[in-house]
Amino acid sequence: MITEMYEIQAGLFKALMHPARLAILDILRQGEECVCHMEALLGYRQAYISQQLMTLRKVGLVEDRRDGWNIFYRVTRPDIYAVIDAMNEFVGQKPALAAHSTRLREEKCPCPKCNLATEAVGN
Amino acid sequence: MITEMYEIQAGLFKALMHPARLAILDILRQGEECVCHMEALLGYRQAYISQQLMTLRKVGLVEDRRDGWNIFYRVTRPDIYAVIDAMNEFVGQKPALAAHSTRLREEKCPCPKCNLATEAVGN
DNA sequence: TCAGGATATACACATTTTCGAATGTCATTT
DNA sequence: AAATGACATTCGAAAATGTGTATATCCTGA
Repeated sequence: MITEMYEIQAGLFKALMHPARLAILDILRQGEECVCHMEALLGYRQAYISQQLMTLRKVGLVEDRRDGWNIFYRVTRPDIYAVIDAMNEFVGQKPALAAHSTRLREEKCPCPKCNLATEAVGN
Repeated sequence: MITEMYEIQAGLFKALMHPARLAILDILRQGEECVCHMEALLGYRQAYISQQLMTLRKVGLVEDRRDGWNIFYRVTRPDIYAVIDAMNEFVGQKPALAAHSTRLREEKCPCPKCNLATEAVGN
């Protein structure tokens, strides 16, 4: 059937159809990050972010890895960014967080990865 | 606000989130086509296609032009295909209709554009 | 084993999307 | 002007999605 592959694609577009999920994927450009980090960065509540991560997990766009208290998420197939970047081109803008990448480590986050960074700065 | 541009992008992804709309956009790769043509090609009912076209129109992806009885649609900004092609790459497949492009003129469609083609073949 | 931190899941409800059926609109032909 | 062809729009019900609140799970440290 001709529509079969359109449905696969539509399913992936559906996962990209949400602002919060786009923001999360943008954060994950720099590699894996813990949930508490996205929480601090995006200002959403924990359960909300967890729900969006679940959606991304269901379509196989992200994977998680537990490390002690924290769970780190990473993008499974980075070539999804080709799609997102093409859309960035289309709307004529750069990824929002890329422009604010300094914020990525400035936000308070209790996870060891972030504390490592802030300790280096000397908090 | 950081989420503002994510919402714009999400809105466009939302338009691409539907199999029928992806199929329509795929048909429009070869230039403008009338509604009856998509009807014949895709096998959907007229109102259904019209609804999907309305969605694409609302986000500015397609424009229409009346010519007598028929209304021809065309893609406003062809660079949207960069996004779709990136997704094609991601799922590792070619556009379905491109593989069936011979069908594009084989289907029966009453519009003058199609009859022009079939007359040339000598029906 | 118990308390607590980090995260996931369940549930409920409002909103949106989907899609069929009916109807409306506009241009053309007679 | 009436009939007809090609499309568009509206309406309504079912399904899916969005999001807040509550609760469960899993790990760690005491």
